[in-house]
Amino acid sequence: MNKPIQKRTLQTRARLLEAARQVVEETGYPALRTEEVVKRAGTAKGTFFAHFPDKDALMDHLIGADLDAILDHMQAGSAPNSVVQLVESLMPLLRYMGAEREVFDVIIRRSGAAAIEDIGPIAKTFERQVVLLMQWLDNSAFRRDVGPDLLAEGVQAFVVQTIALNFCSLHNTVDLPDRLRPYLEAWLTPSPS
Amino acid sequence: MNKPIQKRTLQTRARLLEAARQVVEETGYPALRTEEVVKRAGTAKGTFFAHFPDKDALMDHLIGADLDAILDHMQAGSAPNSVVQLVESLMPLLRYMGAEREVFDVIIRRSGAAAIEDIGPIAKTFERQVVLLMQWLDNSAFRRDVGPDLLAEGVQAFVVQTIALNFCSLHNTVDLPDRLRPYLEAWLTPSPS
Amino acid sequence: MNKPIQKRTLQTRARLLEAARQVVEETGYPALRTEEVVKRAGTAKGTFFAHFPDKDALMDHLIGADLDAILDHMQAGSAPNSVVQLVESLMPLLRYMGAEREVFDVIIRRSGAAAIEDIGPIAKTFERQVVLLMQWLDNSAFRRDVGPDLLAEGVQAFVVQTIALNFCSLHNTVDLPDRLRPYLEAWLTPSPS
Amino acid sequence: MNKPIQKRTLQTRARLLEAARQVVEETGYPALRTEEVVKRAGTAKGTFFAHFPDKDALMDHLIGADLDAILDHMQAGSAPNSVVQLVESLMPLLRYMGAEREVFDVIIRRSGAAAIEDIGPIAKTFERQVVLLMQWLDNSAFRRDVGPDLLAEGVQAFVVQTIALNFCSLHNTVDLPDRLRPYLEAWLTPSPS
DNA sequence: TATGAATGAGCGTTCATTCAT
DNA sequence: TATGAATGAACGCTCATTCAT
Repeated sequence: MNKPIQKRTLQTRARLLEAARQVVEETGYPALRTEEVVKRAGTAKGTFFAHFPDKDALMDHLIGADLDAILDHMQAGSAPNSVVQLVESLMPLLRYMGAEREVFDVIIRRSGAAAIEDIGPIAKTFERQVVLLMQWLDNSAFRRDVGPDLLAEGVQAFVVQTIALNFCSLHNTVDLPDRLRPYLEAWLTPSPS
Repeated sequence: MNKPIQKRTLQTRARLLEAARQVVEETGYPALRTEEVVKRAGTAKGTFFAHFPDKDALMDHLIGADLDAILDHMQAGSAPNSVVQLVESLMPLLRYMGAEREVFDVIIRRSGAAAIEDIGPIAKTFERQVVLLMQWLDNSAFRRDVGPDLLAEGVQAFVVQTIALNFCSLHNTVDLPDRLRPYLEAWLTPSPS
Repeated sequence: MNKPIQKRTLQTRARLLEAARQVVEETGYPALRTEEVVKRAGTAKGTFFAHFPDKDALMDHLIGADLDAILDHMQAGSAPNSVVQLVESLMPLLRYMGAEREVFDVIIRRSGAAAIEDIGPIAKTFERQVVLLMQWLDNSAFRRDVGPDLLAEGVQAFVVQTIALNFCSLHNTVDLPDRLRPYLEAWLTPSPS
Repeated sequence: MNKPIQKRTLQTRARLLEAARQVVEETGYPALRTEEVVKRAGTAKGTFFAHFPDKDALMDHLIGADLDAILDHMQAGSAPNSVVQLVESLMPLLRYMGAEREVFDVIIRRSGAAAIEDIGPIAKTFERQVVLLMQWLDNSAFRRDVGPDLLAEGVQAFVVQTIALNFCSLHNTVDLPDRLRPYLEAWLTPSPS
């Protein structure tokens, strides 16, 4: 009953993704058109929709791959030993998510899934993020009074908040890291009297 | 210089808002169409766009009014003296923002403004929120080592995070208040060893 | 409540029909594409669908107009006094309906309406046909033992049968008039012993 | 030269026909999709087209088989001795052909063949119909002034006309038999003064 | 202010049919 | 024979927004 996925299928899918990536590089996400993607991939439009339920799913894959690459890089580095280092380690993520409004919107929209079967690439990276953060935060440099999972989710919340505020020009006189740091200091190294 | 706003203008605007509110009540935000709104209001499409720059602005007004009513209610109550009370006080807000995905998206999109002159109703309620939270948090029941503005923004971040996770069925086995409380306890009453 | 139809509306509609007629003349009905029609009419695609619910409705109008012109011509002539003359009078109709399979199919599909409100142009011409035939058949050259309405409907039945058989190459060795005449003789001038 | 048809081939064909029949029963002809047929038959799409030149051919087989069964039943009965009996004998045919618009369209389309070699199942039943009607009409209860072949074709024409008018709700207040009878009385037992 | 026909670029869909394996 | 991914040319539709009246 398990139909083995054919090599051709994978090739076609790769061609579509590669074509889409090219288009995004040249014109950005808002100008990504399925028409253009299939033209470059040399496939029929029907083929596109046989591989991706809609354009959003394609963007999910593209952005998910980018986020995975960033996480790979983060994982390859050493665990941060302070809030300052943590902020620095998170900057690639921040910059990517905050660079284009369109990208941020897609990420927010797809960071969670309505059902297990439709967890997409972006949602998977959010799970990876939490796992990685939990490892990093399991460190004496940070507070230990609450579980690392809660701590990690909190960091995510502040990352999103930071980017959201940054898109709002009223507040974006402050740089991304300078905005994130106070939050994380208060969150990860509280020192109440 | 101040053109006196004509009575007819205000009436038309009110009819449009009322019609829109009806449509939302009957079909929900995702199915809100200008076509239907103007039909019910008895005006032409062009009239709609003479009153609102775009559909988002209409939703901004509708949702902004709802949020204002919730804030009125929150402000009328007494200031919370504990995290548990704070969570309870925040629940109407949580429930409203978490009820419909579309509403949440609009709120996120319009919670900040690109320029001072186009702060919309929703953005105004976010400022009200911060002001109210700052008053509430200026209380010995909560940590005092960081400024109340940062504290308030943090609460907002956790509110958003809580709702976002709730839209994701993987995590929504936990009730909204039970999800929010641990965050706020760790954020507002930390006790690191 | 009766919105007067604007002149512009009628002009746009006329442009669409004219453009479609051109395309049909140049390439025939099977090659009629909405894309090409709106391009020639200089309108947007959305405009097309604001005027016609679908392509079938457009063809209904085009073919209906043709049939009306043929009926005008038939009506302008004198009433036939024999089956031979009747067949001759019907020939323009026969030839038009039997020239293109696509046209015949549309005519069959739209010659009746599912509800009064969606009687289209073609269905209207079928009603005109019956009225005209009733006038023609109310003539001492034809049988009088049955009502002219039944007689007229019978003629329609044989016209359709003749064309249908003609599309079938097994039988199309006989010319249209030579196929129709025996039916009509037996139908309109029976002489049973 | 005669390749013996393999058992597997026949089985596959039977499975496809059976699957198609199921789909039609459950969803009707308009919703008949090759996709669904092959899924149920447990074959690949290509296999389908190795057995049937196109989908129309499949429907031709399905409907042709139904029509054959109806003709078998008609043939098993005794020859009608009056128009009333004839109408009654024809009713199963009328009801089947008039039940679904899609079925009627397919029957009209395939009732004749473009060439002798591609006479399909439906076209064969039309020839059977004519033969049977010729036998039935060769009866002193009906007119003898015209040949039985013409008479039979005329009956077919009126059957089609009756069904076509019935699909048109404007006229379908009259029952099928009540609509057909007057035609056949005028056609088969004329009594002009 | 009010009108409402027109815009228009793009999306998602269709689905019988083909063809390389 | 059997497979099933790929085809591909339309179609229908969307719907916020504009603009001439």
